[in-house]
This record gives sequence, structure tokens and C-alpha cells, in this order.
Amino acid sequence: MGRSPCCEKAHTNKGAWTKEEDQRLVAYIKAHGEGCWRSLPKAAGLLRCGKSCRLRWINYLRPDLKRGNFTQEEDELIIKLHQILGNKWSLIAARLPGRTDNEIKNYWNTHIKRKLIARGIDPRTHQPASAAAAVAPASATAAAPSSHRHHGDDDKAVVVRSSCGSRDSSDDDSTSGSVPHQLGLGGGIDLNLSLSPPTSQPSSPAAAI
DNA sequence: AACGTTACCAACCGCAGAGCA
DNA sequence: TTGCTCTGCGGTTGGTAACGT
Repeated sequence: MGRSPCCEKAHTNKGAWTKEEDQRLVAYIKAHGEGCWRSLPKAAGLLRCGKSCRLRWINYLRPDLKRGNFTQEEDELIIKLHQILGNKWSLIAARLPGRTDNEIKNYWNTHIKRKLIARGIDPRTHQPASAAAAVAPASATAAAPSSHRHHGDDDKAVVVRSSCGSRDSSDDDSTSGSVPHQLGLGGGIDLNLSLSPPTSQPSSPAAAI
């Protein structure tokens, strides 16, 4: 792949962040704000690539992060949102103030998946496992937010077309228009999926239910 | 007490999309 | 219109703490 690396690997640290690096990053962002991740490391005196800095800030250092155990409400909300959105972790995270996509993704993979399986529900399709098994092979369809990029990009066709990708989701969010996910949700779930900036999101997770 | 296994979380990697010249 | 750069996302991996034998 002729793609240039995001950073000169030879001159960047990798692996766990040290306290000092954290402090530098926080101090820099407090002083200058987020933005231009590519040049940030140099400006902040960090031997990290911009990507790494961004990730560290978003997933760990941001002051508005909640951290700590997920509540029952959050749990259920994640399940419902996943049913609608599939593995669009950033969109799901946008509905859970103080939570990051990475955190939710990890939580899903380690806790919720298991929980659903234990309930006899297929975590990919949200259908009863037996039904899902019958349907799944051929069609990871509509209700099946198949998540596997590798296997065919069919998920692109399938997963909610928020036309997005990404940018519209969390940051600028000018798309504050509601995403018309009328996916035959049934169950009377009204998730009010209008997108709004995570920060300006006073509503508690429960409020969206 | 030592070893093996499982669970969890932080971080990395590669790709896609948006923005800009 | 095209090609390049940068950012953000989702999947995956690696390290380690917790637990069981």
C-alpha cells in the first residue's frame, strides 16, 4: 500500500502513555484547544503521532468523561441503539454523554454481547438466536447491522444510511436534523435519534428512552 | 505458591470521507 | 474535476489484572 504513514514512526513513542505525556497534552489543549492534530504533537512537545494524541484525549483525558460502570439505563440504551444503528459506535456514543465510542465498543464486546447471548438473543441481529441462525447466513439484512467491514461491504448498504461516515456525527453536527431511522423498530421504542452535539447534550441517557 | 486461563481495557492500524488547492 | 491531506471511525491486538485449578 503506497499510503504514507500518518507519522514518522521512527520518531514517535508507542504504547502506554506516561503521566508526563498526559499532562503535556492536557496542558496544550487547555491552552490552544483541539484541532490540527497533525501538528499538535510537535507543538506540544510530544513524541506521538497526531492520531495517538487525539485518541488519548478523546478516550481518556477529556474532562467531560464519565468513566466508571455503565448504569442499567445506559446498558439498555446501548442495546437499543445498537439494534438500530449497528456498530456505529460514534453515533451510539453521541447519545451517551460522557461515554466514548471506544468505551462503548469495548463494553459491548465484553459485557453486552455475552448478556444477549445468555438471553438467547443474537447480538448481531437482535433476533432470538434460533431465528437469527436461520436467517443470518443469507441475509445479514435490515435488522442485522452486520458489522464486519471485511466481509463484504454489505454492511454499508445495510447499516443505517446516515449518509454519514462520521463527520456529521459527533463534531460539527450541523446535521442536527433527525436521522429518519424508521426501521420498523417496533416495540414502541422512541429513541428520538436526532443528532446533537454530545457536549450540548444535557439529556440523560434515560431521557432518550 | 505456581501456573494456566479468562476478562477487560487502552492503544494501534487501516480505511473512508470531507475539505481544500 | 482531480488529487492530496487530514481527521475520524471501526476493527483488532497486546498487556495485564483477576480468577480458577
